[in-house]
This record gives sequence, C-alpha cells and structure tokens, in this order.
Amino acid sequence: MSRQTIEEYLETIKTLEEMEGSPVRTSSLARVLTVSPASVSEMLQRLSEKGMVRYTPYSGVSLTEKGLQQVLKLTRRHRLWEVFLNRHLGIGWEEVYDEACNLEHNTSGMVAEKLANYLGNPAVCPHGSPIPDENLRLPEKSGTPIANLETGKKAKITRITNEINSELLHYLTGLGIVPGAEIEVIEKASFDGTITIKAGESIKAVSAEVASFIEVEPAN
Amino acid sequence: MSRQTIEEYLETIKTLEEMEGSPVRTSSLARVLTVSPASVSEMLQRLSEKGMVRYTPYSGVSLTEKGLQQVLKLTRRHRLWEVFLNRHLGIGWEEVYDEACNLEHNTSGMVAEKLANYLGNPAVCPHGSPIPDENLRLPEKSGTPIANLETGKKAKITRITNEINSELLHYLTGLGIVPGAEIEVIEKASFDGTITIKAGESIKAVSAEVASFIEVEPAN
DNA sequence: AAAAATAATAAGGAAAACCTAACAATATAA
DNA sequence: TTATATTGTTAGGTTTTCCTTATTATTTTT
Repeated sequence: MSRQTIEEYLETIKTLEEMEGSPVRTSSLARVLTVSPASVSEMLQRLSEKGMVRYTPYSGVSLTEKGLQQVLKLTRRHRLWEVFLNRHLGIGWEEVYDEACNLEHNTSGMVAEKLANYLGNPAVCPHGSPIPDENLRLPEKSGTPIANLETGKKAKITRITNEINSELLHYLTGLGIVPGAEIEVIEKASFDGTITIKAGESIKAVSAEVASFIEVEPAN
Repeated sequence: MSRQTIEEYLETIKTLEEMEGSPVRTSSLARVLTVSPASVSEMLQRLSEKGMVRYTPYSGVSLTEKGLQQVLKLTRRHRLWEVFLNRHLGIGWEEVYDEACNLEHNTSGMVAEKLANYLGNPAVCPHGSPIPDENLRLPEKSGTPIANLETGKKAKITRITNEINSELLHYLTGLGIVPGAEIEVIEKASFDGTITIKAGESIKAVSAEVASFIEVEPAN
C-alpha cells in the first residue's frame, strides 16, 4: 500500500467517524472513495495489519491511536497551508482546501514547523477549524451548531464544518455567512429546520442541511 | 506512466543534457535514477510515443520542445518554492533543494503564479539559478565558470550550479563562497586546475571539480 | 575483421490497487 | 421466526507499472 493511499483511507475514516459516528461502515468508505466495497475490505485488512485501524468484519472500522496521530499530523499540515494560501497568497477560503490537499502529503516535519512559526502558530484555518498544535493536541470544542442558538440571540460564526464543497462556501460567502461574521437568528422553522439568519443588513434563510455546517459562539 | 514518473524522467534528462551533453545515454539515466537500463529503454519508448522526447535506439534521448516546456514549468515551481523556503521560512540554501522537490510536483498553476507574485517575481533561486518567467522564458546566460576568470581579477559569485549536493554547499558556505560574495582569484594551478580564491579575508583553495560549479561575473 | 564492450529487447514476474461474481452474515419485515 | 433484503467478505481476475535476467543487436576497440 502506497503512502498516498494509506493517507487517503485514514483521512476518510476520520472524516466519516466525525460525520456518521464510529465505527465507520465499509459501504460509507466505498461510497466516498468511489471504489468497490470489496476493495475497501481488502484495504482495511492491510491497514489493520499495519496497526493503523481497528477492523471488525461486518461491524466496521475505527482509527487506532497510531492512525489518529497520523491523521492529526496531516491535518496540521493541511490547515497550516490553508492559512498560508489564504492569508499570504490571497486565495479565497472557498478554494484553499483542494490546494492544501495537494501540498499536505509532501511537506516534511521541518517545513511544517517552520511554516507554523512563520504564520505565528495560528489556532484555526480559514474555515475556523482548529489546527492541532506541535504535539498534535486539539483544544476543547467550543462552538455549537447554529440550530442550537435561540431565536433572537446574537452570535459570531466560528466555523464552517464543510470545507470541501467550494460551491457551498461560495454560496455562504454571498450570504455574508463567513467565519468571524456577527449574526442573529431571526427564525427557526420547526417543520423542516430552515433557519432565517440576519448577517449584516441582509436577512436570508438557509436549509437545515446547510445550517448543520454553521457553528457559532453566542455573543456575551 | 504516472505523472510523477514522467516528471522524474524528463527532469533527469534535462539535467544530464546540461551535464554530459545531448543526447543522453540510456546508461546515464539508469545510473542516476537507480533503475535498470531495461526499464529506462521501456520508459523512453513510452515518453517518445507521448511526444516528450526524441529517442533514437543505441544513440540516446533528448527532450522535445514539449518535454522542455514541461521541465521549465517544474523548474519555475521548484525555484519559486526554494525562494520561499529560504527567504521566508529561513531554511538554509544548502537544504532547500530537497524540500522544493517534494512541493514542485503538487503545485497548481494558480498557486505557482500567486506565489511568484507574493515573492516579487524573483529572477533567481537561492543558488543563483535563473527562474523561468511566467511564459517559461529564461534570460541569456550571463555568468562564467570561475576557471575562466583571470588571476588577480575581482568578481562576484552569481551562481553555484550544483544545487543537489548539500554537503558541497555546506562546505562552500564555510569558505564564504556563496552567491553574492565578492571574491578574487589568487592563483590557478595549471597542473590540476586547483584554484585559490580570496573571499572576504580568507584565502582558500578548491579543486577543479568544485570550481566547476562556481559561476562568477567579473567586477567592472 | 574479430573481439570486447555497451545497449536494447524479450520474456517473465511481482506488487499495488482495483474489479466482478459468488457466497456469507446480519438486519428487517411479514 | 422464517423469509427477504441488505450489507460485507472472499476468491479469483485484470491492469498498470515497475522489476530482473537472459538474449540479441550494435558500436567500439584492438
């Protein structure tokens, strides 16, 4: 198994653990990686032999500590590059994900740490996601999905949890829903979860699905 | 043939064309790439089918215009990253080559041009080698090997043409022989080509082989 | 021109990363 | 609780891209 392939599998497992819970099903991985379930089964056995994952046939797969450390290392590099691309090269936060994906797998530890230092050891990426520190530790989770915010409450957007879908991010940018923006929940439709949000002077509604990607911290 | 493999072959062919002349022999490529001559033959046929090289069996291989453009594109990305790593991250000019190799293959055109702009469109890398411009054009060659410099003449070091050998570069740094340094040739031994150089206050001798990597521009 | 050195090719193989089809296990619904 | 549907695994095969070894062709040297 090539390093690239290993890294792709591990990162996808981590993402799915967060999205759908652990353990992750073979079929989910097959869907996301667009390969056959049979291929996934095969790969998971090999990753298991390498001690990167815990794999129980017919049940699912989860990262071991070793696998998790590997993913955190990549996440750190990925998000550091995102900060650089956005802040210094002026590439939009909607676009930096893909570019950072290309760079993260080819960054040495030395370059990663010098880069972190150059950037002033940022705590979050342009989407508001936390950057693991030098020891790969993450802070306690602080934000909450916007659906949890009471109507009429003001809050600050801290994070958009879907970094991959650049169309979504462009759409949110158009609505003024970007990390750091001050917003207020005007209305939450109980029927379908649509949420009406005031951002700046404009008032816009977003679907429950889109809202699920928006994390906020209530203003005090 | 994977993109990575193609790029490695093309870059090696270019380097060997400069070092040993064109066309490049199969055996030279096999030696540098540490693969069998049989594999090289096989690969050269495929590169030839793709129109990247001109390959004449038993004679050798040279880059086509298409192959050359490809190499220049990579060279541009490579040297831009070297400038960034050296100037902004503080990685020594002796070390930047390897790191830039990793990054160059995973850099999009967009990132390359934004990076160039960020760096102020530098003309040369930390070793003094020219960076192809946005249209992949290179300036006329201006420097000359130090062996061509007359004894007693002052000159400025413009380039070290061996960027790969970091031990050599560390050695030269210790002697004060770095791009930009003002030097003077004290003596050229006619027997073995050893050259005695004054750099700053110190006077040191270098072998003909090491000297062959040092390019200068005479002071006016 | 023959011998020696070098280069190219052919034959065969290994490993990675997929696949399909058949079978097995588990979950769900009647 | 049995039948049905869903999901997962195994077995065996394919493709790609490299490899080595042995053989054949060409060039160079004597």
